[in-house]
Amino acid sequence: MKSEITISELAKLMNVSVHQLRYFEEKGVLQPAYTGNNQYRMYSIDQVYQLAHILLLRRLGVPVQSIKECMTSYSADQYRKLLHHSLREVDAEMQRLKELHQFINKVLHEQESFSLHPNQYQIKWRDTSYFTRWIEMDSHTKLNATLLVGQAERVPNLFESDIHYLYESNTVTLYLETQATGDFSLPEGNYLSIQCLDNEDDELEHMIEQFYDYAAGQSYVIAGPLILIEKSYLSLFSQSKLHYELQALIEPTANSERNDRQ
DNA sequence: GTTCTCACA
DNA sequence: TGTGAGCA
Repeated sequence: MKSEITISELAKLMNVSVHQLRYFEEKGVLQPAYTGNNQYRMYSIDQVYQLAHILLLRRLGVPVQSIKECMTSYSADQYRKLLHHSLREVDAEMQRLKELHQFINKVLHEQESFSLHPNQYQIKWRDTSYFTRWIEMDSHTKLNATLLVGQAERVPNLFESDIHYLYESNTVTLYLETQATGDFSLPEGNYLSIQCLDNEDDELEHMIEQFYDYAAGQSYVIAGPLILIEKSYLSLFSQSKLHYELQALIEPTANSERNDRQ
């Protein structure tokens, strides 16, 4: 009985594609034991072990081009370094996935919150939060792409963030939340809040008027600047209509204490 | 069933 | 760094 196997048998055995095996050969990392008269590649047990070695290195992130060098000349020490390097890459990937996981959860929760209370005033408790200043502009200026490119520092994952617009007298300042103490902080407390969808500019001004009217009607005392929070990631759910939330800190009252501090 | 080559992501 | 299609 013949001790060599064909390319498709090797591919099946090692769970790779036939194409991939020929690609490895082209790059000089895996030669067949011999080539038959019919030009078929034949592989022995030696190539099975070699291939296992190659696939392990690939899993560790070694480019195919470098695998030949690894297999012929790497010392134990070099392999240790390689493994440590791979370990750091895996850690970074795990961190990336963890952040993605958190983001997905956040989107789900925000969307649920929005669909439960669309256009409804609520009192929400906020813990102290910290921000870095991102863009400052005239309150009548409209945010546009040029402004983003020209004036703004590049922000990673900008449209996955809650962008906080702070309205104070004639300026509006855009802030991004940070973990550590930043340029600005919002104190913990109860915030009057309403979530709304894709308001045109004048409609937004109307919403803001309504917001203050409602607060006055309910005898809430606004104790801080008006904050507009843009949650562009929620547009996923509404054909690119933008989601906003208006918030303002209100002074503690008997009512709000009872409702939200239980 | 396998080889080779070209186009493609 | 591979994959898919077409051909011999």
